[in-house]
Amino acid sequence: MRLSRQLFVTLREDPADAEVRSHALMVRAGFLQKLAAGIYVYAPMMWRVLRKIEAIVREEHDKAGCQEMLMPALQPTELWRESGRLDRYVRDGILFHFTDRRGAEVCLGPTHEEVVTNYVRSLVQSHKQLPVILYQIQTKFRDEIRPRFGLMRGREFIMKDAYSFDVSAEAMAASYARMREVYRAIFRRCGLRFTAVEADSGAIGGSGSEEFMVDADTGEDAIAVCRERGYAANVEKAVSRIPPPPPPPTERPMHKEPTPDARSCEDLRALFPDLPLERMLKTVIYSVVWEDREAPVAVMCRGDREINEVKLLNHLGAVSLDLADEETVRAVTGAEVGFAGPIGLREDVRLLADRSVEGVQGFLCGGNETGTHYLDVWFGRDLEQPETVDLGLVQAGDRMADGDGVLEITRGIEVGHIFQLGTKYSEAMGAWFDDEQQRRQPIWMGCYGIGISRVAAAAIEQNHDRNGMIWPLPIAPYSVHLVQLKVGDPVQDALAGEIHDALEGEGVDVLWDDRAKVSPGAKFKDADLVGVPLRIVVGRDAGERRVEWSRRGEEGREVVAVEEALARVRAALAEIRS
RNA sequence: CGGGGCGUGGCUCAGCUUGGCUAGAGCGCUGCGUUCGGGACGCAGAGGCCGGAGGUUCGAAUCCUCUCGCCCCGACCA
Repeated sequence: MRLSRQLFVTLREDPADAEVRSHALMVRAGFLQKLAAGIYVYAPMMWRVLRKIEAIVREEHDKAGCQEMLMPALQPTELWRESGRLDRYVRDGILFHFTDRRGAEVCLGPTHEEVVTNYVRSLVQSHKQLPVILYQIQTKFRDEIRPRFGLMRGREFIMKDAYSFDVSAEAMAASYARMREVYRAIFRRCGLRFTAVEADSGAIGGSGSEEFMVDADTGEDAIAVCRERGYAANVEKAVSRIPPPPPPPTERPMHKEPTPDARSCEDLRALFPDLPLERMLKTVIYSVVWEDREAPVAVMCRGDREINEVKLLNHLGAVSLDLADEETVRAVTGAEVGFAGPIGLREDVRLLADRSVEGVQGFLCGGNETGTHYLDVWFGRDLEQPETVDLGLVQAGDRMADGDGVLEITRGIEVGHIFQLGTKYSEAMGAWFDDEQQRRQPIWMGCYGIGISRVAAAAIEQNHDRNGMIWPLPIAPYSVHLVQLKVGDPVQDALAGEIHDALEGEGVDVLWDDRAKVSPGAKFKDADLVGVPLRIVVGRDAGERRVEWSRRGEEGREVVAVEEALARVRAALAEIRS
């Protein structure tokens, strides 16, 4: 492909609205153009990347026996009512939905459990038809509360979604295990460094769930990992053994302490320099919403720990929760924010505690009175220890829950998520089959997503430098960047043309910078920005049939014979064909 | 949705506080010439209803009101 025939425009400066490197670089290189918040034009270069990712995704799914199909993006809202998800999606504002000319409600699919379940339920009658795994690659629509980071969180994005249908929990687990391997193969082939982590299943529902995280410091998700023991979990889900509390002090009677303006553990440390954080227990008031009611809930945890709101939400079986506003806090505690405690809370408020409070004695806690805390409080003596559950956020340095490994916290970009859905959708929507004994059973489902466009963004988030993007060879827009420095020079014209034709003849995708009247410096800068991994420069040594060989992102350039350069291209490509 | 900020040639920004004469700069773009291995140089050019509507004023990019769009911090997720 001749660059001179493309609409190739690069920007020297970062666009003002790009916050992350992948976004800024893609826009500068002309891969992306924003049409509206979270909505992008995928330019020709970008589309080549996306198609390469898709090709890998297709190959691995097909190899595992999955079948590709395509479902409508436009869906009757009624299906969402049937599965029971409509309320939540509308309340969260995620669903693009509207009324068509006949007054029927329709929506743009943010995901396809409903449509696929509807499709399958009308076809499957017998256990003999299962298992089946269907998938599609399609544009999804989510009216994100806050689109951001370019392709990382768009309102319209390309996703591969797959759905498995099985006769039993065990069979579902087997499909899930198969898909996990498919996912590992896909991300490995894309040339990405990634970590598979245990995850919370969130709005989709179901039991087991894992996320595939591209390792990147700029990732939105925090993950707890223990490399030596092979444990990895999203911090939302991660469990750990926390350092034990200090031994109890000598017993003294509980008493009030004046603590004016001390609203946080930090403030209290200043007032009680000898009291370790581990002997302060904080009490946080949440406003919790269930399907049928709302109520405040008080949650205690140790001063050096934090509450994991996802665990809390799941434990309460609630649909949402938030830190209570000042008014609620006053109503519940009788005090300003910052002085909540377990003693003297309003009667009807449920009190529970994170496991971190276990064994803590002689502690400090809020007095439910502005400017007052209780000190030397003992469970069993001054109050009953509330119900304790694991509601804590893991921290770096914690031990694994069932081992000695030490956890560290790293960051990642979620590019894939797989779920064991169980029978949630099949029961809600009536997707049944008859088993061998002719008993009617719900189909056991799994669902498996990959954010195709997000994979591209994550690849750059993980692989770039000051000068531009560095595409992993398997998903690069082109494999080879052929930079001809002096266009119009007969020797260079002939040699570059020969290399270009030779590579294309072998099926190698090559981008030939044949722009006339563009200085060498500009061509190098553009090549760095675009980030094609293999580079061949036709320049001053063209007369001797020698070219410069280099790899984007690696130090060192080498002047080699044309045949050697071509051999290196073949070798590099052979290496990734696995 | 709550809080903060921004809309001025294709891009990045200045000008706005303290209204005033032809609205600026750098990059990019067009033509000619010179250059040609890390974003070259000279000369000559093109390109802007200052996001939109209304208002104040002799006069509005600048002040006021409304509106639309965009970005950042929180809840959501591939």
